[in-house]
Amino acid sequence: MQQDKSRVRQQRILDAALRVFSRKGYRDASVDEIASESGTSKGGVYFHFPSKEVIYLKLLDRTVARLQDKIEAAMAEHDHPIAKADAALLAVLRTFDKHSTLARFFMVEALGAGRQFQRRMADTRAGFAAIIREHLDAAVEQGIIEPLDTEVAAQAWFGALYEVITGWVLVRKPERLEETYAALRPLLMRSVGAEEIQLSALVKS
Amino acid sequence: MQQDKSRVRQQRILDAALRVFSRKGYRDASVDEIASESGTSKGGVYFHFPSKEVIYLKLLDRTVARLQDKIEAAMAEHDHPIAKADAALLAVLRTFDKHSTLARFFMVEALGAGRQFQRRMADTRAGFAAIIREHLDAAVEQGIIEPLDTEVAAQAWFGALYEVITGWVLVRKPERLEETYAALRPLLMRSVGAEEIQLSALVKS
DNA sequence: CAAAACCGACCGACTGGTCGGTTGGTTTTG
DNA sequence: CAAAACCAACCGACCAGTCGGTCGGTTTTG
Repeated sequence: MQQDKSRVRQQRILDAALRVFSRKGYRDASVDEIASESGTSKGGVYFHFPSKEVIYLKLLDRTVARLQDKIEAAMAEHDHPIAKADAALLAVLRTFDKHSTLARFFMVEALGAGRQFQRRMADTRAGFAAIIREHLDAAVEQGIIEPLDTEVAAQAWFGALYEVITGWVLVRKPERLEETYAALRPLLMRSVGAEEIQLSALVKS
Repeated sequence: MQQDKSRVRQQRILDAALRVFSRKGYRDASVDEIASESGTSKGGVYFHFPSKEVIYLKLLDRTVARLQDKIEAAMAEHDHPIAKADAALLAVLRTFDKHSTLARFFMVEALGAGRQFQRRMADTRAGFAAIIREHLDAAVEQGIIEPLDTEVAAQAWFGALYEVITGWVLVRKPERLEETYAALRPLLMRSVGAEEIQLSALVKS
C-alpha cells in the first residue's frame, strides 16, 4: 500500500537521522545529509516532517520510550527492590552495549543540541531520576534501607551512571560497558546502605 | 601603560564572554554580543583574540584552573583522606554557590559547545576524575577503605556531583547548593565503604 | 477499456538570514 | 608622528526551509 511505503520512508528518515545526529550532533547535522543518508532528498524529508527540530524530538521520544520499556520489563521480572535495581542496571548497560549509536545519541549529543532542548532534556533526566527515586522510596518503606534523602540519592545514581556510560562512549574502555557492572553494583548499593545479597539468583545470561 | 590598558581590555572581553557564553551557550553566543557587552566592537575583539574558539578555550582553562586551585587549597588544610574529600566536596559546592555563572558555564554550556570541544571536555572531566581517583587510591593504601575499582568509583563520584550541580543550576532547588552536602556526603562515603566519622572537626564556617 | 483527470510522493534549485572573520580607515596614546 | 587600539562596513560560507515542477500509479469518465 501507499501508506506502508510512506511509513517505511519515514522510518528510514528517522533511522538515518539517528545515525547522523549521533555522528555530528544536532547542530552540525544538516538536513541534506539526513536526506541523502536515507536515500531521499531534502524536499522528501520536508514532505514527511515539518522541521529538523521535530525529527530530533521524535527521535528523542522514541529513544527514551524504548529505554524505559527495557528497564521496566527487566524490573517486572523481580519483586525484591534490590533485585529490581540490579536488573535495571544490567538492562541499561546491556542496551547501550548493544546499541552504541543510541548511547552516543542519547548520552553525548543530546547535551549539545542547543538551548531549545535544554528544558526537554532536563525533564527527561528528571524522569529517569524520578523512577529511581520511587524505587528507593519503596525500599525505604519496606525497611530494606534506612531513610535518606532519596531525591539527591536518585540524582546521584543517575549522574554516576550517566558519567560512566558517557565516558565509555567517548573512550570505549572497557570494551564492553557491562564490565563496569561488577564495580558499579556494590558502589550504588552501598551508597544507600543496602545489604549485600548474593548475585547468583539475579544474574541471567 | 599601553600594556596595562590592553590587559584590562582583554579581561573585560573575557568577563563579558563568560557571561554571554553562560547565558547563550557557545554556538548561540555571537561575537558581536560579546563585543558590545564588553564595551567594544567586533574589530576590537578580534584585535585581542584570534578567534571565538580561542576565547572560549582561554575561558575554559581559566575556569578549570580556578576550580582546581580552590579544591587543592581546601584539601591541603587536612591530612586524613576523608577530611580531604570532605573539604573538597564543600569547596566545590560553595564555589558554585557563590559563582553560579561559573556553574552554568562549566556544567551546562560546556557540554553544548560543539564537536570541536568534545575531546577537550572529556579530558577535563577525566582530569577531575583522576584527582578523585588518586585520593581514593591513597585511602585504599592507607587501609581506610577496602580495595575497589577506583577508576569506576572516581567516575561515579564525579558524575554524581556533576548531575546534582547541573540539576541545581537548571532548577535552582534547593536555594543553596551547599544544602545538598548533608545528603551527598554520606552517600559518597558509604559508596566506597568509608566509616562514618564525626563532622564537627571538619566543617568550617 | 482507454483516455483524462487526479494525487501522493518526491526532487533540487533557490531564498533569506545569520555569523565568523576581514579590511581599510580613524582615533588614541606615549 | 608612529605605533597601538579601535571601529563600521563588508564578505562569503553555510543552511533551514520553500516552492514550482515532475513522475508513477490510481480513479474517473465517456
